[in-house]
Amino acid sequence: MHLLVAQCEVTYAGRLDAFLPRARRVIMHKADGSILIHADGGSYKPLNWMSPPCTLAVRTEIEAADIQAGEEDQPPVEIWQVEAAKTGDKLIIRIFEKIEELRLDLGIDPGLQKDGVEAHLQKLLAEQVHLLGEGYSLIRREYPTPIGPVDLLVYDSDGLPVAVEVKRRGEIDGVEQLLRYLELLRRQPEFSKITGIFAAQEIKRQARVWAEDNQIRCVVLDYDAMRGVDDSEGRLF
Amino acid sequence: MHLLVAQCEVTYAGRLDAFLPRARRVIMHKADGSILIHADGGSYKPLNWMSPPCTLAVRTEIEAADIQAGEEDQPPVEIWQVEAAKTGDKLIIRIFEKIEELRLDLGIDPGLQKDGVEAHLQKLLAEQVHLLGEGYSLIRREYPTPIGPVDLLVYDSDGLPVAVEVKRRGEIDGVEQLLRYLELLRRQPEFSKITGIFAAQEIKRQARVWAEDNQIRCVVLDYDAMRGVDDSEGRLF
DNA sequence: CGGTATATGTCGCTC
DNA sequence: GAGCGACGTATACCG
Repeated sequence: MHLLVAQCEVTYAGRLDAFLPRARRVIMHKADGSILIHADGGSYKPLNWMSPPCTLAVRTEIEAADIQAGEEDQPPVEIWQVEAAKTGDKLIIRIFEKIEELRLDLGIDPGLQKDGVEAHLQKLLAEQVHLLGEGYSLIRREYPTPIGPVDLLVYDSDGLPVAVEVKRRGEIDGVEQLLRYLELLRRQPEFSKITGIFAAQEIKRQARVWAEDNQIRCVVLDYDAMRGVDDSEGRLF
Repeated sequence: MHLLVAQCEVTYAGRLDAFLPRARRVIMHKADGSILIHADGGSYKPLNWMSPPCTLAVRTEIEAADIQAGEEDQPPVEIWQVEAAKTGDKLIIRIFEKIEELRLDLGIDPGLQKDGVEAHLQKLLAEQVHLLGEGYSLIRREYPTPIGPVDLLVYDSDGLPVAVEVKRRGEIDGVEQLLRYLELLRRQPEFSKITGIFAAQEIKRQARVWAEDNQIRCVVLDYDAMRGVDDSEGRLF
């Protein structure tokens, strides 16, 4: 990890073109090759960045050709040229004054342990299919179709197939996704009568309207209760 | 801007629960209130963070109750409690050893100047409607509907209305979006015969199939050529 | 490598 | 504040 606080000017050319006028910023060069330029705002997001894989060439020998009009009095002290070979993206950082510089060995991070993402919800629901209704049974998780996997495929109490889309937050996109699956699956004779269930921790009003307008049943899931029933893996805290 | 390099352990409780075991990391506290925890990998993204508005309380007086089992030999030197009042999200950073610490005044950043985003593409196409076909004319940009604005509404050479969805990269979502607009607009008598055009710099195969399967014409746009024709605003570089 | 779905997505706009 | 669309979305997973 290399941290540099400096007066700098940045140009980016890639999926778009962008320019950062001269100002004091924090430049972070990570061991994975990525480069981030952070200002004192904008939260979470760097003003500009390059993702790995990319190459960094630092030039400290500044030649006359590197100096732009109006910079004669204070030319850059370093020019960082960052390039992603694959995409052709380029980032050029012109450093005019270094304010602080740190080189650190952080080691490899043990990484973030997460709990509560959609995968957990889907797994728990697969184990607790009765939450969808009396007499439901699991066919399989991640049932493959040519346009992506259906989260859960189950039988209802009449033995008819049901496609279930699981979301943490149920919005209109999720309903559309389920509708695409249903349309495709109904073309196969064994699924001609398939129905849909939209299951989520929270279902937005529009999503519910759109779903029910299309004969899709909505089921609200209680993650804490579901995780409480199946406590086999234990909790993080 | 406050930069701290430290041995730390982090817990987050919010939309999900997460935990970061003890390790050396860079903690960035920005003037806007945001807090980012970066490791030496993961590119762009912090391992963990809090977005403003949030409050930070730094406790340096560590009491017996703050020390967890197994930490008796080396208790935390500081505990940062970050909280977002609105969402109830909580982030707790337990700092065991400070390695480097910087406090900086970066000032307000002049910000990023961008060029080449979708808005620009849409504006250019509105000025060059002929690219959609002979005899086309513009009705208006951002034509409002109850489910969002249609990028461009135009007349074709027969004077029939056409809804145009403009994208930089045309994927299946964009086609769905256009289909929703068409379905809604067709309920109005004046748009009963409306058709659709999907215009993008690049159109993915699946998107093209789905579009043409639904009687939507696809048009590939050449951004450089379009911007070359209308050079009124000049370029960044 | 393309296609698809997820994300503590975040951000910005309109209503 | 909700709803909706864009983002240099990034990232993981799967064929």
